[in-house]
This record gives sequence, C-alpha cells and structure tokens, in this order.
Amino acid sequence: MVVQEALSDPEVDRIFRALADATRRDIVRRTLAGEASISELAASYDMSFAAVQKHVAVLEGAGLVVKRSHGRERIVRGNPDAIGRAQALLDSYEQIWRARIDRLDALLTEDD
Amino acid sequence: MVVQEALSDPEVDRIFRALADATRRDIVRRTLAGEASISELAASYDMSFAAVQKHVAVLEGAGLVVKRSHGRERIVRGNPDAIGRAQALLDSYEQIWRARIDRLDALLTEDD
DNA sequence: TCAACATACAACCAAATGGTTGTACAAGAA
DNA sequence: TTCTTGTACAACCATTTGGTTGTATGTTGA
Repeated sequence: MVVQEALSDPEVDRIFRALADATRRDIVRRTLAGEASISELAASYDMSFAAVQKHVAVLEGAGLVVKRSHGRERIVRGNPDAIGRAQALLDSYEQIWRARIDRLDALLTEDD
Repeated sequence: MVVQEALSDPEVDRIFRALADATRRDIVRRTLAGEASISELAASYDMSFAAVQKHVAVLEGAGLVVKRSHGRERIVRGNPDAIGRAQALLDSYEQIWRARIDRLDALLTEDD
C-alpha cells in the first residue's frame, strides 16, 4: 500500500500552476506515454528550445516529471505519483460536496 | 448519465490556474460544504475585501463557483461539475501511464 | 583534434497576477 | 430620510510568468 503524504500548500500550488499551461500539459502527456529528451520535446512546439527547457523545469519543480542524464541528453519522464496527489486533492473536494448532499438528504428524509 | 463535454485548452488553463492558490482552494472547499456570501468569506482571510472579491471572480471565471443574488448579498456556491472535469483530465493522464505500463508488461511476458 | 549537438543559464522584456486604496451605488435598518 | 452594510469596479503597484536572445560548457562523431 502506498501511503500518501499530506501536501503542503506551496506543493499543491506548484502542481496546479504547472498544469495550468497547455504546452506543459502536453509535455506531461507525452512523457507519461514514453520518455523523451528535451530537444525531442522542443522540436514539437513553436517556441525556442530555452522556452521548452523552462517549461520542463517548472514541471520538474512540481514533481510532475523527473529528469535523468544519458550522455549529453536529459531524458524526461512523467511522474504518475504527482498526478495521483492532485487527484487525491480533487477527490477530497468531491467528498466535501457529497457530505453536504448527504446532510441535506438526511434533513429531507428525517422522521418528524 | 452525465455527458462530459470536451474541455478547450483555455478552459483547462483557467480551472488549474484557479486551483493554484491556497486562498482560492479554501474558498472552493468552504463553498462546496455550504454557501457563503462574499463578505462572510472575506472575514476569514487576512486580506482586503476587494482581494477576496477578485479571488471569487477568478473561481467564477473557471466555473468552480457560481454566484447568485440575495438582496444586497452575493451568495457563492461551489460547483462540483468543474471539479469533476479536472478529475477527468487527471484520470486520462493516469490512463496514458497505465497504457505504457501495459505495453512494457506485454513486451516482458511475450512468448518468443 | 575539432565541429556539431544538447544542454544550462543569464539578461532582458511584455503581460498577467495578486495585492492595495478609493470611489460609487444599491439595499436594509433606524 | 439617513446611516450602515455589501458589493462593484477603477487605478495603481510590485512580483511572477512566459517568452526571447546570447553565451558558456559538456558530449559525440568524424
């Protein structure tokens, strides 16, 4: 069983901030499907190599991808753990809402 | 059955951007648990009324909360649909990763 | 050895963000 | 009516963001 560590606010900030950009979401998708070097990634987007490099750095800072060295290349791989932690947070919100519905439901069906 | 509409990039941008701030996440939590007026919300945070008002506007722009008028008050309510759409997106990422694992697994267990 | 490639990183810039204060106005209370 | 409360919105400001170009450095192949 994987124990989910509680997330600090700044960590959550970084994860959602990192996902709030279409280019970065695409990098996450691609590197979850299979590893890619930074220059391979950069070839796909209509922006400079340095810009893509920065996007990868933002994702890495949020834990959404990890980098490893292979010769002169930096290989980027998507990290499903960080995705899972964001999911856990959204799930907790959904549960808060369900709890409210349950309370309202209890009120309506209450024996009086 | 609820049909999930495909999300445009700017919509997703707004949802994740809106969630990338601790104050706004707290407002989402509170208004999912129960409605609150803007001044009720503003009383809880160490910032001006106008700042809280702006946060609510960002959340409303992302569809994460909805506002209704009640006399001179604006009542804010969390919207679980937007949460669900963000969840659907993260789920799709997890599936991309699972598909990769399945492919790797198939390679390893392949008859040769 | 040397040229080409992959990356890192600094400096710079425009636009967006997250806060402030101030003003205006509608709705309730006295 | 008049005072107070709740909201809207504009103007302003510092910081962050997302892009650029330029320079430096390590790695590979000929």
